[in-house]
Amino acid sequence: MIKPSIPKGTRDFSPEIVRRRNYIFQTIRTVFESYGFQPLETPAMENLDTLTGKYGEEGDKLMFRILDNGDILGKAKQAKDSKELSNLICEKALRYDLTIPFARYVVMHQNEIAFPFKRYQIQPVWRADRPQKGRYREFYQCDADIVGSNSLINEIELLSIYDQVFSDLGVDGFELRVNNRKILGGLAELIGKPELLTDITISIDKLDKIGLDGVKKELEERGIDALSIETIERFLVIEGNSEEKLNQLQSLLGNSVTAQKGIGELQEVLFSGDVSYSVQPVFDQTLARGLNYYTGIIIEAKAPSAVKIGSIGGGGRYDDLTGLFGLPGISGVGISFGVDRIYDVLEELNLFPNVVQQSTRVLFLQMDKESRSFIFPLLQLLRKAKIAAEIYPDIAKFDKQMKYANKRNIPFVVIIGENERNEKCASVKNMQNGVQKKIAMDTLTEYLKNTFKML
RNA sequence: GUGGCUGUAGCUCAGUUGGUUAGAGCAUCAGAUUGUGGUUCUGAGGGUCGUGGGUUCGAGCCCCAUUAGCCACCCCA
Repeated sequence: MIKPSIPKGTRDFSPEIVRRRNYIFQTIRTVFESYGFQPLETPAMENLDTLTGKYGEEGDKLMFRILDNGDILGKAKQAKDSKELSNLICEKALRYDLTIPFARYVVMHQNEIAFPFKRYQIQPVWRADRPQKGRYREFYQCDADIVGSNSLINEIELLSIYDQVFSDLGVDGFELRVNNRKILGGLAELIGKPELLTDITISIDKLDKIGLDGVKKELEERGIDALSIETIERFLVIEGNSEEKLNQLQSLLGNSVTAQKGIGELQEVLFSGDVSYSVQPVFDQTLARGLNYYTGIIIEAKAPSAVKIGSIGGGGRYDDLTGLFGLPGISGVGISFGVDRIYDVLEELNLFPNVVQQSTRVLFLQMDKESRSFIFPLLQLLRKAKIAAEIYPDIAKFDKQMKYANKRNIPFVVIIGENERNEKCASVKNMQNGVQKKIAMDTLTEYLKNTFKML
């Protein structure tokens, strides 16, 4: 006998967890739909060359490749090293994120799509990363993107979506932070090292984790001189509300046309007054986000500080994503929800509504063979009334059937034994308070319907 | 890819300087209860102590190797 197990970094989702996850997905999906986003699904696997080179060297390493079927030995023998080998014997890979497949889709279907195209996509992605707490090799991404429009209205709408979803989920105290890559670009220009933008953003991105001194140390290790580090520090320590901070940056980065543009964009997004938020997004010049394809706004949604979970969503604008597939000049902006972390937040703050856990509402016990013919018509009536009901399939001991109802958390049990049949009624037991009532059989459906209406 | 920690029943874990037949709680099944669950009581089943080697009169415990899982780093969601 083999010991059952699942690949590392993957998870089984038991029924109650699936219900809670579906509640999150459903909430997000409903909001996406209400903003006019359309659903899209793409294959679990893509051609390898669609994915390679899109996520940097690290990304290529972390991609799950799919071994070709058939005789691969001959091809394999031509390989000089293992990197070449995997290119010879793998022509497909599991999708690594939802953005690149989306870009591929847009290019392939450009003639059918009405631009600006707003799509959302909720599907699993796979990464051959070494798993650790809160990180998996298979996990869901939940993305909404708009391509083919440069308007900052899109940014505002995406911020509004975050606001709506977290409000709908009841997450009090979440934060929305925004920055603009052009501002960071301006900073890199200011110190005369535009080519080091990526290094600078990667280091700044860790500010939360390693602190100001840590960032300075890392910048030093990345070969940035002391004078420049001092400038970056002056940039990082700016304080105040969004408006004040942007004003200070205006003077610090005044010489950079790029930075000015970024500042202007943020001012429009934050202060247009078009949308009223339950939680006002704030400008945070230290927000960097590692992904280096962002070119405009960058957005991060943070969990309430009480739960210490950090980022629960992020996004930004990227110019020319589809250019990689031969369709240049299309700008996109998108956001993503971190479902696994949102789950942890809701769990920790006890925010899952009780109704999420409900499945079967009524269980009919099977007392003897004769009870069947009474139970099935009632079952059908309840099911037509959208009340989930089931019959215990075996004529088992009474307490075994009761225990089943209890374990399944079924709130009502109906007993139709010989006594009840003689009286043309059914015994209905409320499992929460233990109260049992006899109800005339022909009014049972009505009775249960009304009972559930009241709950 | 680098480093640290841990592998004992289905699950969570005890297990003394190495010493008889390896334990507990939970879960499961049976009974107290032939028409009443979630609380109680009684009993039962369930183990190659991750795997292989070594030290020893004797190893769950010590040593070596190996493997799996967890955690941290890199990077990322």
